[in-house]
Parts: sequence; C-alpha cells; structure tokens
Amino acid sequence: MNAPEDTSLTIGRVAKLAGVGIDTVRFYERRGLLPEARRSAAGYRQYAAGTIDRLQFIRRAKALGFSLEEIGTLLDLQDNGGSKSAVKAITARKLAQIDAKLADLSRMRSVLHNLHQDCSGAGNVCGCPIIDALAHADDLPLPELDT
Amino acid sequence: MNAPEDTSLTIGRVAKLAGVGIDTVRFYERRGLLPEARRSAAGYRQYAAGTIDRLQFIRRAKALGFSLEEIGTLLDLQDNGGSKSAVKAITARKLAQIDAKLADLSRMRSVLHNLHQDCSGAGNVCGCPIIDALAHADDLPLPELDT
DNA sequence: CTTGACTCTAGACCATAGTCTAGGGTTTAG
DNA sequence: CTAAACCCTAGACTATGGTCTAGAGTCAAG
Repeated sequence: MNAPEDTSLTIGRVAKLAGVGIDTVRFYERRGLLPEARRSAAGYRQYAAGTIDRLQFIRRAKALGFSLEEIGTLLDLQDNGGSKSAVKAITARKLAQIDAKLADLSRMRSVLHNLHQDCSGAGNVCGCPIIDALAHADDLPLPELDT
Repeated sequence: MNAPEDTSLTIGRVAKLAGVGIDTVRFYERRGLLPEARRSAAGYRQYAAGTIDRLQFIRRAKALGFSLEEIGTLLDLQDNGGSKSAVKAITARKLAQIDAKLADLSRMRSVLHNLHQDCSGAGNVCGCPIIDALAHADDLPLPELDT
C-alpha cells in the first residue's frame, strides 16, 4: 500500500518521509523504539518502508501524551501480540494523568484569571492584587509540601 | 507579625520555615531570586525573617505555573517598584499559555477517551482500536511539524 | 577526480528545577 | 573535649526528548 516492501531507505530518507529528524531516528534506535537497522557494506543503516509507519506511530502516540517509555511498551505489545487489556490499561493510566493535569491547570487558570481581572493595570506595583496575593497570600494557600 | 525583624536565621532554619530544601535556597540565590545573603564570620549565610516571605512568594508563584525566570521578573517588579501593567502583562501571558495547554490536553483527553471506550479490552492486540489508531491513523492525524 | 551531500561514531549540550556528592570547616550539646 | 549536627564550595547528576559537534568515511554528479 505504500512502497515496494523491500525498498531500502537511507536514514535521511526515512526521517524525511516520516517527518522526524535524522538524529531522532538514531535516538529512537538507541532507546529501543526501533530495532537495530540492517547495515550496508559501508555501515549505512538500511530501512524498510515499514519503518516510516513505525515512526509515525511514535509521533501519533507522542501527540496523545505518551512518553517514549510508554510508547516502547505499546510497540512491544504490538510486535509481540500483547493483550488488548494491557493496551487499555496503559491508556486508562494516561487518561488519569491527563485528567490530573487538567484539574491542576484549571485551578491555576481560575486563580490567575481572577487576579488578572482584579488588577487595574494602572500605576505602580504598590497594591497590585497579583503581587499582593503572591506576597501575602491570605487568599492563596501555599502549595502542599509533597511528602 | 512574624519574628523580630532583625533575627538572623541560618539557611537550614529559613529553608525549613519556608518549606523548601536547603539546596533550593542556595539554588535560588545563584539564580538571582534571592539576594546574596549576609555572611557570618565563618562564612555562614544569615537571613532576615523576610526571606521566608520571599521563598513563599516563589512557592506560590510556582503553584500558579510561573517559571523561575518569570518569578525573577515578578520579584524585580516588586523590589524596584515596577508598574502594575507589567505584572498584568506577565499574568496575561501565563494565562494564555495555560489556556493553550488546556486546549491541547483536552484534545488528547477526548481522543484517548474515545479510544478507551472503543476498546473491548478482551483478547489479543489484533484489532485493538487503540493500537490501530496509532498504527494507521485514518482517524488520528499526524501532529503538525512545527516549522 | 573532485566536490558536495550524505552517513558514521561517541560524546557533549540544551532547557527546567532542582538534588546530591565529596571533602572540608563550624557550632553546639553533653 | 568530643561527637553530632550544621554549614561551606564546586561540580556532577537526575529526568525528558532530543539536538549538535568533531572528525572521519562514503556516495553521486559533473
């Protein structure tokens, strides 16, 4: 569906076709996300067209918030016929992380939004509600110390 | 309101009272968030009680998403009588950044949520909608290449 | 045959916000 | 007086995801 399945691509070509940098391809190989490539007589890496798909898998997974380590796990599950439940569990965990981040950002947003509205923006910093909130925080609780 | 204003605190005390690590205090000093401390004869840093407030200012600002560099700017504005409009501009910029992150995370969340619901979680990875979406993405667009 | 474009390696470097180490000196309680 | 607890410095190290460098070898076009 893509290219003759035995085409041999150089690293520059595969990187360009997948939309990543050459260094990124080598970096992913070191991280185990790509198998070690076949080599030409001169030691040049040779890639099959499928490598482009694999690189795009990684790009899409990154766009969903997965770390490279998590992506490695997902690729393993794909390569070695893991279970759907394992994939689903990773997804559920990521969803929970994202929900936690959303909650945190929403809290920040709401505080900042209020402060921003309260500040006239006129005159010097004395009495600025934003600075005051940071400085005295009768109103801004100190963040928890993570223990 | 806090302690006798000429009390001299050691770094360990000021760190503990502010709820940060000793190394963090020295690190903030290097970064210019704290002025260089007075020193005792033996070279020990000596802090006034106000340093606790300054460290807590930093903690609160961090909790609102400001970077140390931004916090440095805010502290400068506070120290040197900057304008409210400068403070307000920094806040507006941060608000915009947070909104952008929220939008990005919401997009991820919605895609992941749909994929998670579509996946039965039963059987092996063949046909797993999550893996399929990452692998073939008729449905998941590749992220933009940032140019 | 030469030039330019491409590739190879190991290892350094970027940002962020600390955290930890080694190898010393100081202070304080008993 | 001694030992514990504290403090000092410079510099290395953590995690994340690359990105860049130097110095060398290879490939394709003219």
